[in-house]
Order: sequence, then structure tokens, then C-alpha cells
Amino acid sequence: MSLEHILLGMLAEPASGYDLKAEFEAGARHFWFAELSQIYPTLRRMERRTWLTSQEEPSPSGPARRVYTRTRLGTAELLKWLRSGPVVGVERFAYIGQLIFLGQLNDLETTLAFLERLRDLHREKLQFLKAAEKETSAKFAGDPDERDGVEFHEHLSLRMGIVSLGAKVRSCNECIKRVKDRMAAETSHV
Amino acid sequence: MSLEHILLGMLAEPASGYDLKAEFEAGARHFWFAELSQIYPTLRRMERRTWLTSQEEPSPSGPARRVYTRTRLGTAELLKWLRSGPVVGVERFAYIGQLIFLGQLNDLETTLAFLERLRDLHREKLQFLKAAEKETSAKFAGDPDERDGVEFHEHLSLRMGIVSLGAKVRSCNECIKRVKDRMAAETSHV
DNA sequence: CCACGCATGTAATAGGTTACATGATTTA
DNA sequence: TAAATCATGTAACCTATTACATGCGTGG
Repeated sequence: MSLEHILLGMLAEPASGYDLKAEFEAGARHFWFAELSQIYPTLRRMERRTWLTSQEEPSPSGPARRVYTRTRLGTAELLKWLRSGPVVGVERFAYIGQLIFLGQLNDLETTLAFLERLRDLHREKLQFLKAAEKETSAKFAGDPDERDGVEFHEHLSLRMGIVSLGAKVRSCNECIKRVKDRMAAETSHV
Repeated sequence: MSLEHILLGMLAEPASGYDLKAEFEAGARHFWFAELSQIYPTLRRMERRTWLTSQEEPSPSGPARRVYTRTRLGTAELLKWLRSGPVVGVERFAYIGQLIFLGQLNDLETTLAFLERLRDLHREKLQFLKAAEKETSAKFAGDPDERDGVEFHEHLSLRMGIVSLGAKVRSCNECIKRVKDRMAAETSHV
């Protein structure tokens, strides 16, 4: 399972399940996501495996927080995962299937609307990543070398997301052009 | 669930579970994948819902085949799904997390090896898609307008995959360059 | 007093993988 | 006769989503 390893990575500093969920919402959302109802039992399981320890802490506002700390064993497991090479799981892109099957409808107007909507969805995510990059690069305006290792790697991951989402937007635009050309060709020689 | 809709789309022509699995292996693999042990019960469920009907057919080689045919109800469901707009599920990219967490190791050699391996994995998939595009575009060398709607849409989906994977390869190369620059900067002013 | 944010969890269900079971026909 | 391909399925398990339950503290 990867969620366990993602949580190990996020637990460089001690945090509660609630904190980790907030981190998914705030920034990690572009590469992973988990519900609280999955996070809580997963943390418990990891504690049983002695990858984590937990302490209950009173909260200034609300019920007691259970704060998890990564153990040496947990850190060792994380390193093992990182050194095992990139984990590229099976990818499932329903919208690519939809695009293919729209051929059975053969209504280019619908295909066009579909592609424009898809482009807008990609564009929204792209804006989010670009905003995040702008925010961090402002901090290192003078000398990008000042970034520490963690910040440098975070920046790499943002660059990856930005380049790859930018291409998705462009690929939608390319397809939109192809559809428009085909529509024009159809009306002209019918 | 999307697998049901993917199968509906693939059943433009009657096919068995075994056939559908083969189609996933051959070409649909770049956007979806399912095991036989998931396909068989799913087809049965769809039949109970009257989206499909099935007939047993003797096989020339091997046990009887259960061939599924899409009903008008199944087709209606497919169209409903297609017209509901692009389905962009939650994306989980473990390797982006790994790249971020490699910052905690802060061993640029390991990051470099990771990125090179990731690029090679993306490149392999890209080669597969490019080969598929070449194969089909050879068929329509003279006039691309000769493609029917199905072939046209299949081509669009290939273009999307090629542009987007190409960008992933490039984003790896960009990151590799950044890592090398940082390594050079480190050795020079230490 | 009610809504909202903080905080933890369980239960039921759905989606997906791995392992196992069965048996026919073809090819080496 | 053994292995490979064809063909269908079940069972156990893991992963993930949705719905539900509980309760504290703060601000309107």
C-alpha cells in the first residue's frame, strides 16, 4: 500500500490525523488524497507495526489530539520505499475512455464541448500549482541556492506537475483544433 | 463505478470477458486496466441490470464462450455517462510523493537516479503510444478525412496520451538538469 | 442556542488484486 | 504427454468511499 508510505513521508514532523488531512487539502492534494476515515485506522495500524508512536495531547480548542511520531523503524521503511525506485501504479483515466467512446456518438459538437470542459478542469489545477510555485519562489527571489533540500525537492515536484498539466491543457487545445477542422471539412464537402 | 461504463463503451460489438481483457492488454491499457477476476462478475452484474444480454457460444478451441451484447438500455446508460462531461477522478501519483520525500534524504545522487529511472518508464509508455499512432496513421496516409468517427476519436485519445507523456519525459529532464546544477553548485562553493 | 471548526472514530459498501480451481483444445 | 492458449469463474483479502456517531470550544 502506498498511503502508509505517503503518511510516513508526511510525518517528518509529528502530526495528528487531522493535521495530515489538512495537509492533503492544502498542498499534497495534487498527488495524493485520503479521507479521514481512511487516515485514522491507517495510522493506528502503522503504530501497531511500530512505524509510529502516538501521544495524546490536550487541544486548545476541541477534544484531545492524538499526535503521531515516526520511529527509527518507520524512517527506515520510508527510506527503503524511496530507494526502491519510482512507484508508477496502474493509471485509470476514465476521461480518455470517454473521449474514445464519443466516437460512437459521432456528434462533433458534443466532443468539442467535452474537450473544452476537460481543458478548463486541467487549467484550474494548473493555476493552483502555478500559484504554489509563485509563492515559494518569492521566498528565494535572490538566490535559489538558499533552498534547503526539502524545499528544493518540493520545487521539483511542482515543476513536474506544472509541465505535465500544461501539456494536458495544450493537448486539449490540439484536439479542439482537430475537431473544428473536421467540422469545417464536413460542412464544406457534404 | 467507471469500469462498468468502460466495458459498455468497449461493447460496441458483442464480446466475451476474455476478449475484453485481451483488448485491455492490447491497447486500452494506456487509459484503463482490469483483471479477469474483476471483469467476469462485473459483466454478470451488468446483465442483471439489463444493460447487457449474454449468449453461450461454442468455442472452436476451448470451453464455451459467454458473449455479451449491449442492450438499448446499456447504450442509453453509456450515452448518459458520455454526456455527463469528463470524469476526472482523484489522481494518486506515488512517485511525486517519493520525489518530495527524497528531500528528507538529501542525497542528490539518489534523486538523480530516481528521476532518470522515472523518465525511462515514461519513455517506454510513450514509445508504445507512438507506435500505435504510426500504425493507424499509415492506414490514412493520403487523406486523414477518410477516418470514420470511431477512428478519429481513437486518434484524438492517442494524441492526448502522446503530448502528455512527452511532457512528463521533458519534465523529468528539466528536473534532472536542476539536480545536476545544484550538485555542481554544492561541490564548487563547499 | 446554534452553527462552525476541531478532533476522533466506526460501519457499511464499493472497487480492485492475488490466489486458487476447473477443464477443453492445440502444438511441440 | 506436457505445456500453452482458450475460457470461466470463486474466495480471500486489501484499499477506498460514503454515511453515520460523538463531543468539545468559540463566536455570532
